[in-house]
Amino acid sequence: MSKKPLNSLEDIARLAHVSTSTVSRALNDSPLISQETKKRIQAIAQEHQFQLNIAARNLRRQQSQTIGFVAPVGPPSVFSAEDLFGLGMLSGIGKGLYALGYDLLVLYADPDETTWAQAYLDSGRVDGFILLTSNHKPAVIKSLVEKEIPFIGWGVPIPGLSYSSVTGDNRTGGRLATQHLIDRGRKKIAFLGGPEESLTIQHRFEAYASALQEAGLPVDPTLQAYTDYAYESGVAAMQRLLKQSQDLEAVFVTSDLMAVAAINVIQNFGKRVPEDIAVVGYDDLPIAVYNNLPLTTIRQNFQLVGQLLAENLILYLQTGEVTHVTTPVELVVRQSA
Amino acid sequence: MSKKPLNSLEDIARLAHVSTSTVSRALNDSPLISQETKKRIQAIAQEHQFQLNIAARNLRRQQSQTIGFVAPVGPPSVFSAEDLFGLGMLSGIGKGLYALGYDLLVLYADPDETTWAQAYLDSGRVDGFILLTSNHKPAVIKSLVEKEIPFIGWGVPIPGLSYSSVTGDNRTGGRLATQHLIDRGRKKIAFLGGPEESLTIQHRFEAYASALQEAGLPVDPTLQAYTDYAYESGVAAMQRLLKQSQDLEAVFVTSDLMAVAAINVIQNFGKRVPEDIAVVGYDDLPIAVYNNLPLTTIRQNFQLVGQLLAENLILYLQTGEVTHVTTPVELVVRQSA
DNA sequence: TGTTAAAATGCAATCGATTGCATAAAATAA
DNA sequence: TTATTTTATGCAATCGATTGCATTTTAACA
Repeated sequence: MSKKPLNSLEDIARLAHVSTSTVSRALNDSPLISQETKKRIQAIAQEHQFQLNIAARNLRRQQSQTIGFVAPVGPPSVFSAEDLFGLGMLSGIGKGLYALGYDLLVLYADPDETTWAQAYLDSGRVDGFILLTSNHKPAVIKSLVEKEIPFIGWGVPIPGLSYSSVTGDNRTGGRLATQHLIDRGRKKIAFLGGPEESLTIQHRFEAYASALQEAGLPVDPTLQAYTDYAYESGVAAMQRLLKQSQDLEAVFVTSDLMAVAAINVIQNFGKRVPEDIAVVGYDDLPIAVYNNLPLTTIRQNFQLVGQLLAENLILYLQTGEVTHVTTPVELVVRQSA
Repeated sequence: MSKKPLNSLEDIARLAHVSTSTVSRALNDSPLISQETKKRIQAIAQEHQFQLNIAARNLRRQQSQTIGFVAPVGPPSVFSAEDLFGLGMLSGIGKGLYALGYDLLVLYADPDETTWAQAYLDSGRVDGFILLTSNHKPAVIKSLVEKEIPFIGWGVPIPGLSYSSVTGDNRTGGRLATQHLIDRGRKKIAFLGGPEESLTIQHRFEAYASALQEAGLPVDPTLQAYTDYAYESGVAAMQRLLKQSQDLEAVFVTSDLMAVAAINVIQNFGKRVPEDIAVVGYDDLPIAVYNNLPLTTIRQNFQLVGQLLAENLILYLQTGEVTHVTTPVELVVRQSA
């Protein structure tokens, strides 16, 4: 049987015949009061399903216990790769924050601006931010660091800037993908990447290149293509690759979305996947699984990524410690390679 | 040149040589002060990029200007159809709330519980909730209504319960899909639906059935199958349909995910899509577009849905008015039908 | 010009939790 | 038993914005 809810410390104080100070200390597990009263008060609060007024606490403590997840505003109904993995990550973030007593606010901001950050901070709505590095230009990230905005980023940290980050193990991912294709006996293996200036893509490429070299295979520049993350660009890039080398045997594509595009191009070209040309993707998005031709791809654990983003941001907020965490990836073999 | 930020109404008051009351009124556009001082104070605030302390406002006003989006906790890395359309909707919600001066909090809760609602409300973290009706059992929704939790739901409203809702136009969707197949000359058209008890699915089915009847075609029970939303269930259901009637000419599938599953089954069965069997999906998720065989499907405008959810929830909070909004759908013809 | 109504502004209490400091109670030492 | 620590608890100020009520200023009226 639970009593009707109270609405302030004072109510509990009255019931327990103590002051609000004592109630506050009991609920915050302060060592300043006796174990006995602490237990007693906690029991009363529990019984009445007492919920502390967060606004009052935040006002007094001068912090919000809330983290802002920065989502880019943009043309509506554009589904990028980030959109697709965003929800898994968001759920990891949400759970990670919850475990640490923080709330998750989602804010939509112009990715090329930085004013939103100071505004959210000054208004006391959030204590820090989680953002996807690739959504912002390096100059924007730099500006955030210079303004001492507390945040953590998903993606390879920009050299020379001091901020916490969580990054997928791109080198292992690149190696795993390439090695798998080599193991399947492919020799002419192309690299179809996202933006060439992206450090993430560079790491994957380096791993691709060194895996080839270790296998005694040449790293052929005509087998390399870079694009943005859009599906259409992936189509164009794959067409270029096919034209440049007719005897292509495999492609390592750095995103699942572009991998699907690549497969379509290859099939329209009259070749079979994986028999003629094997394709490995990256991320293991739902689109990889529920495809007419399920994708062999590099899986990222976005749930874990989200959790680590949450934990390391809080760590930074509480201690000022800047961390750089790398999350594991694994090869998932399906039908495309 | 912008000045360094101030941190309280008092700072602005000092600069403007007025009281904090006047500053507060100026920033809240109150009619109690002169236009002149109002403009002057707003200009000063603007110039100094003043940000009101939200916790203080919330404490005093006894509300949070924040809405909670309820995401279900569940086994990690399960991608349901909701997961896929969730982000588009979330972005619509975010923008809609922002325009109305509200923030968006994402909370992860057990979909079979209701205690989270009262807790979030009592703590003053949110003023109301947005949830996806299909994530919860009807009894849970009923319980929320009885506890007078302020919320709005996406999905056909449960009869007999008074709460605001936004719903896709399932009848038009079902008619559009079926009519399209009829127009393509198909006569044996199957219905592959989600859960039979879902009102959403029932509406789509009714529209399917009446479209057939209007065209003088029989509504054949052996051409109907129901499943949950999982991909694997879609596979099984489609196999059943194929076995039951060899001369099937088309299928209306009530989700894109299952439509993709259906296509795979049909192709493995040695038939061609759409030549032998045409397939129409529902939702127009990214998976529909970026597929080896781009899906003909019923598009839902999730961005708009999100915006309407936001607007109508706020309307309810401010006026107590319960609304039921239906959002438009449209047929998108691609290659599967 | 004096009076009254209207408009503009300020005062001070309030929202509810936290916390430094003071005091009271209990425990220990003398 | 009294003085001194140690441990518990309470008092009251504080965080910053809002708002009912009081007061001042300005405008309108007689």
